[in-house]
Amino acid sequence: MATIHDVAARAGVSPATVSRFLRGQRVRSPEAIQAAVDELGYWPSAAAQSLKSGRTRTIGAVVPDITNPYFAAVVKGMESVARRQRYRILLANSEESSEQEDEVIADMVRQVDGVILAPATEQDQTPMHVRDADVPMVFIDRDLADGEQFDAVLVNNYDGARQAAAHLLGLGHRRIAAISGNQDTTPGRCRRDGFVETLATGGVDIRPDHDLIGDFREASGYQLTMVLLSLPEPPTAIFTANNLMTLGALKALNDMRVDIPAQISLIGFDDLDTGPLLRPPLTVIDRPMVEQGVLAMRLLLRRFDEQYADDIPRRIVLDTKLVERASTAPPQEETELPGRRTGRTRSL
Amino acid sequence: MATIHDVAARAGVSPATVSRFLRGQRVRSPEAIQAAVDELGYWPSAAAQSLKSGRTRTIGAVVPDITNPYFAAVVKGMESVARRQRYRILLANSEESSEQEDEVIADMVRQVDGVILAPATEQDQTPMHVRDADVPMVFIDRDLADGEQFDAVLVNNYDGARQAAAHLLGLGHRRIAAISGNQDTTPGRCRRDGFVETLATGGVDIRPDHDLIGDFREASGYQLTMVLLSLPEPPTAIFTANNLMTLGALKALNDMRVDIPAQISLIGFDDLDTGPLLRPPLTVIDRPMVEQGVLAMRLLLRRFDEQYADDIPRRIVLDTKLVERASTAPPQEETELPGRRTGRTRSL
DNA sequence: CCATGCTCTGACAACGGTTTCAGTAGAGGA
DNA sequence: TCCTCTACTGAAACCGTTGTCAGAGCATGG
Repeated sequence: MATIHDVAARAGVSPATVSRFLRGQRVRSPEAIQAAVDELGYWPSAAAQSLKSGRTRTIGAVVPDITNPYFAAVVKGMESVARRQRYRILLANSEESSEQEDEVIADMVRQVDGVILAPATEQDQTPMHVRDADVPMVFIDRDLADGEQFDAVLVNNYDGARQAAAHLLGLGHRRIAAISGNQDTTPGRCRRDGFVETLATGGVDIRPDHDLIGDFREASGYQLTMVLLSLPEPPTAIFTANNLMTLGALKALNDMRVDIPAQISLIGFDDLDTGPLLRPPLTVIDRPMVEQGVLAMRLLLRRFDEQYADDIPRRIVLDTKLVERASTAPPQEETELPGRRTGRTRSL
Repeated sequence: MATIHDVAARAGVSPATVSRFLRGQRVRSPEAIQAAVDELGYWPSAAAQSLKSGRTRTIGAVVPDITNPYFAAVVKGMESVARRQRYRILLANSEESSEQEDEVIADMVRQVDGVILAPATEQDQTPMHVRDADVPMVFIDRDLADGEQFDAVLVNNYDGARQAAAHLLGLGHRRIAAISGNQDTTPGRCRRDGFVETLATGGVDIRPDHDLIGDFREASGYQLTMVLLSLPEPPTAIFTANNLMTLGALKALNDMRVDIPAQISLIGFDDLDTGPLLRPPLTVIDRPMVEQGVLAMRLLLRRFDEQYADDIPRRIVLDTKLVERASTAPPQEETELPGRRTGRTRSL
């Protein structure tokens, strides 16, 4: 572990001169210094550099769950931008828990130059700690109740859900269910609002027992779909508020041998790599994923440029897109679900 | 940004005493110091601590691609163990490129206490840099040609591929194709060897034009499947060497309206979250994922314990498991005789 | 009353860089 | 020849923390 002093001694100059050479300034004996660097395999100590400079060239990324393909894609986008600027990424999962998020952020905030965070809830206190440490932060995917003071890269959740609702209404569905995510997160709340309000505008008031709240995890998608299937009058269409809950719903419907879309239509928020290959191929509300990570990192790095450091917060809102595949169709006149008494006619 | 000096001044003691208090030693005025810490919101500088101690409490994780669900799961396993021990994770993608891997590792090696690496190739030179920096390293998923000197968590790739081949032979297939991964990676080589050699043992010599080499990415699975379908005598079964190539193959077969498993059976290495939901549900060789990350991190942290620091390298090899679903079945027709030319153009 | 031992203390020197400051060498002009 | 200016140099201070070391305070025992 050679230090700058070793290099200096070998090259016959002072450490200051080596430092200058390494930072690109002109010196008298560049060859000798370069040779010493090469021979010793010298690499500066990041700890020493960041102690002196106050900068770590490291960005903290805190997401609820890296195994969610959406967040994996976001992180990948972040990483590609960061690496080009020689920044590194410190990764942490919050497991959708404010407490855990708070803990990992408190732990990392003193050793990063900035943070990109998908807050576990809108009432999160975490951002205040980051604020106190005077570290720039960008929200991604989720906002805070009073988040306007921070940069953010979001999607138009309300409009995406509106598209989903309009699609189902357009197909003729009237008995429509929603499996929403945590209502204390931005996407959870906005997607439910957008969906329910659009239904209402279209003349359909969602029934209370069709308006279920989950937690963005696969298990909750599965369980709540089971609940819907056990109702006396199950819905003819289901909207699930994220990719994992869509998967859970699909599993439940498969397990119960429900024919999609003949018996029940399914539309989810977020696409999946395997979306087109599923049985049936899923109709979804798609949105940029890698791009969100790219934009968030650009926003953050911009803050390190003194020129822009004090700009007012920028909030980028990306559009969603309806991707029609085969999991949605007009409702059948009569829907019979397995295990249900036959001969029953349902009217709208 | 309060420093330990500020705390010391406020508490009326010296910085050394504050430091001692924080590290759990007995001091005379713990209350005053604690109060000062709380009032100032003091948190020690990680940079200063690591400069002084030479430890960073940070682990580098380098994987080919975090959006591969397998690596996302591995990283999650690593992270869960690391957090409990108050270690952090520096994440980097190598994009399956030795050069990029080398670059990110060189960049991070001076600021981590250890590295967990899925090497891009078996001939990788990277490990030598890590070695020179005297940083413990654990391989995951992939090994090195001369990797015995490092800890590793691997799976029995050869045996997994053997299971796949035996499964297809047992179903009666004789015209069998393999889409393998990079042959300069451990899983790429071992899975191909295990598959091809098991076929040979079963009396089936794989045809050269059925023995294709890809690169573990979805696009290569897609393209090579297209190649297979364009052969005069396409295979009746295909083995794909990882999850992404399986997905690619599935897309190609779907696009070409090939009936799985009636016309072609498909078996892949690695399960997917959506595996059971795909059309058809995939028969796969499954292996532990999160657990691999957990084990790798434990192996690494163990090295920081002086008691075990110099133990001989431990190499954990986990077993795979055949998961039979609906993408494999006996071949529809009798095995073709070599050289038999039918009038069929594309019908299988 | 003094010697001894124990516990706790602060001053100070690192750790490995970067930056400031006060030079010095050498080129060029008078 | 001497002076000025420019371009580079090394010594030293500093970033925030921890470990060493000598010593202070206090209780105990002889």
